[in-house]
Amino acid sequence: MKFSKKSEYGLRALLELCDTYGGRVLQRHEIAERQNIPVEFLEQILLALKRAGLLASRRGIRGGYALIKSPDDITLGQVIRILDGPLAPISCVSKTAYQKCADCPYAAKAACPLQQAMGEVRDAIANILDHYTLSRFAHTKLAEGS
Amino acid sequence: MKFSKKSEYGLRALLELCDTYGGRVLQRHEIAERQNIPVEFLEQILLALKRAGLLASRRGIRGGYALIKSPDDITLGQVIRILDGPLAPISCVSKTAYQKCADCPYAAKAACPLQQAMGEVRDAIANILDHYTLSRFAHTKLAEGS
DNA sequence: AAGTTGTCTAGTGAGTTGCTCAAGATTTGG
DNA sequence: CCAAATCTTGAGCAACTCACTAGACAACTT
Repeated sequence: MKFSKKSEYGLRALLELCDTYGGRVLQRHEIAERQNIPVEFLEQILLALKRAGLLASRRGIRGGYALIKSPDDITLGQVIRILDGPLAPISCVSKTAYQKCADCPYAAKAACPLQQAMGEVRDAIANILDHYTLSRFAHTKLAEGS
Repeated sequence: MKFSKKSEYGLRALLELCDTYGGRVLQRHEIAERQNIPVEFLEQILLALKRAGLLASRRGIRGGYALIKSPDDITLGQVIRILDGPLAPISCVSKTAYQKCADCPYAAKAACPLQQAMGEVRDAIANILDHYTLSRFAHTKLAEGS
């Protein structure tokens, strides 16, 4: 019941990118250094976020990555679903990736007692993560003041 | 972000054991057959639940497993923590198994922006799962009526 | 004593996680 | 146009976890 490093790194990388939103681009190694993330692994994450439409990138000597959606419009839930898959704790209650459980004897009768509880869990998680936007963290800079 | 089969099987096995609570013992193969669980795998689960104090067992020809705590006193959260470990989505917000994240640059300043959101998620999950008791499912029998 | 059950430890194959490497494509500076 | 810097793509890999299996052993009943 844990989120992967991928999600964690992805979120931390996005926090960096929020800081320069509307301004300059950030290169992989800048993000990697500031956030202590292995650079090649980070790259895969950035690419996934790019394919999902959150980031744009430019190659070449003054290349790098930049947010193309406003931090107001990006939620933790979105990011985690991109990098980690669906939020539901068991797939028979997933809204984005429903699958009926193969071996559950209750499944056939559609009266699985666990389903209700798990559904509540799913909704609770989604409710929190889909309402936290990245902009909500934007004021929490890493190296400010001193 | 999923629960394991272990938890799922464990919960389903406990539902069976609830039905005979106070009455006879159930043997591994009975539970396994009714719930479609590989019997040797189920055994490990039952043993873990026994070590955690939820079950008693007797060997020999009329042996088997039985609940020793009331279904009222067993919550989904307890069971899942026994079989799957802590509920927290990242370990720096776990109440039962806290560990500060090794590589997070915010960790040192104790001002990780994600921590609050993840803490809320943890609390939401725990709140639901720690309030669902097994007795709440007891009336949902598998093979009743017809 | 024999047979039936639970107990324990170890192992295993498949898949995932977290990460690395190398060969390309694209952009910019000179 | 060349070369350096950057992103892009895909493959590969060690370690781990998950779901499950196997087998020796201990204890209980008859």
